[in-house]
Amino acid sequence: MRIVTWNVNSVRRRQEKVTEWLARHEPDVLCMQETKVVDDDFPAAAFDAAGYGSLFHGQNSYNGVAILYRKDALTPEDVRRGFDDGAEEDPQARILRATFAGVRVVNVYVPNGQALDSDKFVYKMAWLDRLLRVCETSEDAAGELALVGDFNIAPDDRDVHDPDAWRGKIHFSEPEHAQLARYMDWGLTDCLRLHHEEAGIYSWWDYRRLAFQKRMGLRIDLVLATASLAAACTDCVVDKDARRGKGTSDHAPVVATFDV
DNA sequence: ATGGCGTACACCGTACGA
Repeated sequence: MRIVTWNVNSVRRRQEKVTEWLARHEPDVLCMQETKVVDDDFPAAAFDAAGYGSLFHGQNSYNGVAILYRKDALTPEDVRRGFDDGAEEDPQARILRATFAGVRVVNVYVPNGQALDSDKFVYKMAWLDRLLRVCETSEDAAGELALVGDFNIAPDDRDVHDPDAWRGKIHFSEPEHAQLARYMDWGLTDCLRLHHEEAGIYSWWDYRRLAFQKRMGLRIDLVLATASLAAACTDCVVDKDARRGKGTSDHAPVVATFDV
């Protein structure tokens, strides 16, 4: 099974790029973030014509998550939109869960946070607290589970083009790293690092300043897996080609392959 | 040090992203 995470930065704007990518790569499951569309306007018909079923949890203009799945091979089960934890629902659409062939897929768009002294950073930390609580109370660390998405956190120095410039800043600060560590303690593993140890593998490049051409990026899009699923992970790569040329998202897809 | 670019909404600017 191949599971992909891709922050598409507007699914309507990127619809053609996404369907082309699906045709070329034929993943089993594609988790998207920043769909930026209400559910009534989600372009499900276009993906259906490409052979993919759609699950979506969106809102107007901002955020929004969706999962596409090969409809010839998979049927989603136990779909949950939002935190769905009994407390007041987050008005920001950032989490969508479903099970495919026994593999639990949790698709998240973690808040950006803007800056460490911002109210948005307080929200980011609280959001990550709540997600972990949801994992602990309604997901199974002993099962086959993938927590994937745009985490808006670069795990370590290898994941940042200029670690010393970024250290302590948003996406690369101590409190954010402490949050990631709690998820690892729950039982998750960073699938890309199971197979690739080198520095300089990024998944996001700023649209400005020719960042992509200058190889100035961050790895903030992650596929994390529980031990039993990680044991079945045969590779995890970033498809940098998807960031080349005009009309692309500022993020590239991260593709994880599992022998399940 | 700043702003660069891109997207959405709706108004021709503003909010937000990372």
